[in-house]
Amino acid sequence: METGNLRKAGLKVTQPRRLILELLERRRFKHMTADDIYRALTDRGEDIGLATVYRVLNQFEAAGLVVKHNFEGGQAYYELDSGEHHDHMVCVQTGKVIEFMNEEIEKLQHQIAEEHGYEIEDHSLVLYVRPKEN
Amino acid sequence: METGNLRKAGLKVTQPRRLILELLERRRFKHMTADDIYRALTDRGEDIGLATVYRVLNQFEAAGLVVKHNFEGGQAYYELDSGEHHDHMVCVQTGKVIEFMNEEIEKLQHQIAEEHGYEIEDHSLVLYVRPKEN
DNA sequence: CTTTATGCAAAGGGTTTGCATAGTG
DNA sequence: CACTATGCAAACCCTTTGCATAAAG
Repeated sequence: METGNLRKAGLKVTQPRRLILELLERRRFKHMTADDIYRALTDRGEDIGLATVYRVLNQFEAAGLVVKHNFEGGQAYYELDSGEHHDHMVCVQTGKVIEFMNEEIEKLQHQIAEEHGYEIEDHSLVLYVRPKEN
Repeated sequence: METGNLRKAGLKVTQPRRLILELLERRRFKHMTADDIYRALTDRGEDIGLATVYRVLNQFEAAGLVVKHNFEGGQAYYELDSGEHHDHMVCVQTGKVIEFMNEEIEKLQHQIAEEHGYEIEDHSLVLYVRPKEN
């Protein structure tokens, strides 16, 4: 299963890499920090180092298996690359992360870049929200 | 001049605060890091500490005089708060930062948050672009 | 004068790196 | 068996904090 993805990415199939990929797979769309992953695994009794988690995540990112998000607050959040682009909404009260995607906004972004003589390489749109009090 | 803004913000008018505010004023729309500011001032011979630059920037941000941006890459970038909201386009080749604003996108964002039962507290939209090769 | 702000150096949090050892193909 | 990956600890980068001194009102 996952081992296939690893090989395709040109990465040796090692214990830490399998564990991390499998964890991300199981928690698909959960947006974890390196430390979240490190804890989830060590709590379960796995013998893995935090440095390895960072190294593996960087390799996964380079290989396009994983997407790294820099929300506010220092830590980076990682999620499996689903292939389908989407943006994020972060609840400032609960910390919950919701994904969304809006064709219209995507289109407008390209249009704006073009108007300035550029083309979009990548973009980041994050809405910091709070539950609507009704 | 600037001293007025400082008083209004409830901040004592001190040398470091005047220097930093004045520098940001002169480089309006230039997006500087704390270190950029620290260097610009010390290079000019001013006696100021990096810690003070950080402290002052935090106070300015709290007072709404300055906006802090967390682009990719660890450092935070600061700019004077012009009062008018805008988003950013960062050229990945030159590092140039261009500001833009699109009513339609703003509207869609609020609409999306609302659809999920939230209201927008803040948002961040950054386009990472490269010059269009024609 | 009293109080707040400053500079310096040390501490912090997240992430990276050096190195000897362990694991993969 | 050769080579890459791992764990640990130390190093790093940016930012914050503690403390004695200096500046502001």
